[in-house]
Parts: sequence; C-alpha cells; structure tokens
Amino acid sequence: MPVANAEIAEQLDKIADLLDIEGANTFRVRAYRRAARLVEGLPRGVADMLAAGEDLDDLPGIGRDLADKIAEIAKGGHLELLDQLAREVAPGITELLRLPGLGPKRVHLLQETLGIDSIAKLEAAAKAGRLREVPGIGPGTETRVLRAIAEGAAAAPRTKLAVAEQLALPLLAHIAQTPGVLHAQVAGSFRRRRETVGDLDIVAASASGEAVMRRFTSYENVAEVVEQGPTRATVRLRNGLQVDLRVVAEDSYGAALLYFTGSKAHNIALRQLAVERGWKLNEYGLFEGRKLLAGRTEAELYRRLGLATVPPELREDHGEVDAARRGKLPHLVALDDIRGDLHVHTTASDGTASLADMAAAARARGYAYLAVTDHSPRMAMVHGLDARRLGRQIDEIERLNAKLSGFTILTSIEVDILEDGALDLPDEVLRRLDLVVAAVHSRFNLPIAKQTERVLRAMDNRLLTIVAHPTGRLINERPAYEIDVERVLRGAAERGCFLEVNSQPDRLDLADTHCRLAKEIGVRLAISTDAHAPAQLEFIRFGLDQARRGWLEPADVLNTRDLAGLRALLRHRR
DNA sequence: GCCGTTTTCGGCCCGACTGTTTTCAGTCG
Repeated sequence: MPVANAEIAEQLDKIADLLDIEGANTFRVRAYRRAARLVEGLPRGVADMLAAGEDLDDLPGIGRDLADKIAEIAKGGHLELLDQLAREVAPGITELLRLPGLGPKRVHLLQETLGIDSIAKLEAAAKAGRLREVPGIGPGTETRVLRAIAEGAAAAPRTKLAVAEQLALPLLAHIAQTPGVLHAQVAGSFRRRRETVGDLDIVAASASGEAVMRRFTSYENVAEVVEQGPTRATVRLRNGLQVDLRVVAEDSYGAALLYFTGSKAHNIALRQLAVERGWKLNEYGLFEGRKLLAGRTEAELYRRLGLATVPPELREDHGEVDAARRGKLPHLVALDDIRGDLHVHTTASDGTASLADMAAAARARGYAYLAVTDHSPRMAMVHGLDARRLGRQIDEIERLNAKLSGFTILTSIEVDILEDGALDLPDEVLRRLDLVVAAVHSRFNLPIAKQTERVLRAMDNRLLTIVAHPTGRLINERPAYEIDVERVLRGAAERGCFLEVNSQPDRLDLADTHCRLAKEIGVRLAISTDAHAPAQLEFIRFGLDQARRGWLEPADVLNTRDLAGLRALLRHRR
C-alpha cells in the first residue's frame, strides 16, 4: 500500500518539531514545514508521481535534499534523519508542543532542566509545582498547562465548515451590531472555505476596540475568555471552538482582512512582493517607510502590488499569485451559474419528501432541471427501486413534466456499483433513463487496485453518466476507501463520463485538490447535493466552495449548462 | 533547507499578548 501524502506530511512536520526543539536553524525548520504543507495539498500521491518518474525537486520549496527525504518516506523506508532526531530528542516530546504556552524553546528547556519528555512527566512535574523552577515559566503557565492536559488538549479535531458556519454567523451578527462597528467579517480558513476549520478568525473595523471586545467576550455562547487585549481577544465557545477577534481602524480593515484570511503561505508570497518593491505589508496596511500606501480594502492592496484581486478560495499559494500578476485568474463557478441538481432522493428510497415536493423546491430555487436519483435494489435497507418501481417513478415524472413549464424532472437513479464493477440494474432498464448516477456503497475495504478497477469497469458501461461521491469519505468519521483517484479521472476522461462533487457537508467528495486535478485532466464534474430533503438543496453552496477551491470555472461543471446543453453532453457520452 | 537579472552566499514575513519580567523572550497566529 502506498504511503499517503498525509502520512508524509506528518513525518515532515515531526522532523520540523524535533529540529525546532533541538534549536536548529529556524529557516531549516521552516523549510520542512513548508514542504509538509505542500505535500498535503498535492492532488496526486507522491508515490505515484515518483513512479511516473517525476522529479519532486521541481516543486516550489523542494530542493535536492527534501526531494530525497520525501522519496525516502514515500517508499516506506526508515528516514535516517528522523531516527537520529528521535535518539537525540525523545520521540514523544513533540506532543508537548500542542499544549498552550509551550513552544520549542520551553520544551527544550524543560527537557534540559527537569528531564521532561512526555505529557505524563510534564503533568507530574506541574502538579508538584516544579515547572516554575524553569526560568521563564511561572505559576500561570503551570496552571494553564495542567488544565489543558486535563481537558485533553492534545486531540482537538477540526470543525466541519457547515458546523462552523452555524456558530460563526450569529456571533458575527452580534459583533456587527456593536455601536461603532463599521465592518465585520469572518476571515481565516472559514473565508477560504476550507472543508474544515481549526478555529474562527473575525476581523472588525471600529474606532473603539474596547467596546467591541466587551461585546465579544460577553457573547452568550462564550465559555471562556482565553486572552483579551485592546485590539485582540481569544475566546472558547461552549462546544470548544476557539474564536479570535481582531479590531482595527477603518483605514486598515482591508489589510487586516487580507492578513487574517491567509493562508499563511499566500500572505508570505504577498509580503515578498511588497519587499521586492521596498515596501512593507502587515495587518495595518501596505507601507513605504511610515507612509500608508493602501489598507482600506483588499482590492486596493492587491492593485498596489500589481495583482488582480484573488478570491479567498484560491489563497493557498498554489499558483494564484502568479496567475493574478498575469491576469490569468480563473473566473470561478458561482451559485448563479448552477442550473439544476443532478443527485437527489425522494420518499421512494431514503428521502423525506415526495417527488413533487423535491421538484417544487428545485424549481423555487430557479433551477431549470432536477435529476431524481433514488437508490437501486442493492440498497435494500432504504427500499431501493427495482425495475418495476423505477418504471412507475418514470411514469409519474412524465405526468409531472407535462404539467410543468420551464422546468424538467430528469429520470435517473443512484445505482450501486457492485464489487465486480457491474451495475445493480440491467442495461435495458438503465437505457430508459435520462442519466445514470452510480456509486460505491459496499466493500469499502478492497485493495486499492481492485477498488480502482471496480470503478473503471463500471465506467466501461456507456450508460453510466456520473460517478457519485467517488472516494466515499465522511469527514472526521471515515477515511476515503483506497482508490487511485488520478486513474479514475484519467479513465473518465478517456470514456467521456463525469464525476461528482457531492455537496453533503460530511462528504465534500471529490475534495478541492481532486477538483483541480480533474480540471487539469479535463474531466467535467457535476456539483450535486445528494439532498434527502428539500432544504438540503441548499448544500449546493458547500460543493461550490470546494469546486471554487479547485479552480473550476462554469465550463468545467456539468450542471451549469441549460437543459439543451446538458442533454447534448449526455448524448455525447452515449 | 531553499533560492537567485541585484546574489551560488546570505538572505529568508510580521506584530500582539502573556508572563515573568525591570526591558523582553517566547508563543501564537
């Protein structure tokens, strides 16, 4: 089994942590961290890239040395550097870094002076009141550390975007209503629309920071005020999510928004541009000496740096700065471009609303079409449709369509892809449908070659139109099944079929990096909700987020076509 | 450890808050 990119990133981060504790050159440490972020964001497996003879040295921030080390990890071999570091510095020591108030310097000092190299030893020393013997550490830090350990601070999973949204928007409204607040926005990975967020970052413009801070820290959902100053405060909400608020003057609002939206890598790239021009960029603005050149809006900051405004979703230092300089940023797909939904359920299988109600909801959204895709017989527990019941549904759709004008219900099904790649209904049944959505719902544990082959086999059937939730992952619950996404995408390109971006907040499958890979390979994607209730049609926003993060433009998306355009693409496949 | 029409050496992004301090290092984002 190939070593996953996430595992490689983890090892690189581990090396960075250990080097940091050891007191290595900070730029060397930074190089490892940068490499970890890069590997994490690659759309393809490093192992595959190496097998294809690609040189990792070509990647930005990766030189000969790191390329070799990454290759060594990817081959599953022991990394000599890591072994050596683990001998010099205790291997478990890196977990101490996750505690608040403990960074590399203090962790190093704790090991030197008290021999602490694990959470258990740290806890014992803190309880004995011995941490304060270490210079720079006092009773305050000791208490914080003990509390963090008690709360199990080590494992804080990231919050799904849809959940974060439900917490962020009411809080944002609360802050925006403070007298004197001119603007307020949620920045950070939330604004970049990453699939999960580690915390929330809110930026507000106001002349009186104290008033905003008081209102923020007294918000009813705040469980704890972690830190509070005149311009910055940190709180923890009742569910544990951390929220940072930063208040700036109106003249600096754009700069602060830019800064706190990140990503960190994007900011660094922008600052380098500023430095090249002899300027300085920080959260207060773009400066020439002490003179403010820009800061009120993001747009003017980008303009002064010679760039088109980069949409937040692209700010990952994945080529967007260069594209912005050359005027080649993509025109990202947006909600207005979506003409219909190609994956929804009704009460015929596991949906909660009737066919007529789902169609009415889609029509109310301004859509031109809706493909009804209930489950196939293999999904017995949800009463999947056999040929006869599907036939009845087709009849009902014809009756409804006859009464509707300017809106069309498309006949379809979410048919199971069986273990051998066959589809769960015979071709003569599938042939009657406008389109066929197919998905893997069983045998998630096949070896990667078999799982990949299974989906490729299914795509060999020219009646299959769209592969739904192609990796099967459930965020924070279940990892993707082992499947070679790149091979599936290339297979789809060869066969002229399509893959889905499933918009369910738990799925977001394909993921952003796979969207970008699909675009590079030339596979069009359907952004669908998999709605099981009328209100879930709204989830389309979350699928769009990931599509935008993957640089997709309207032309890359199947359901931006009007009905005639969609039918033309479907015919082409058959 | 990376990188280069200013450089193959000498740079590498920037500021707020905290705690433990008598002027600042470390942490954090």
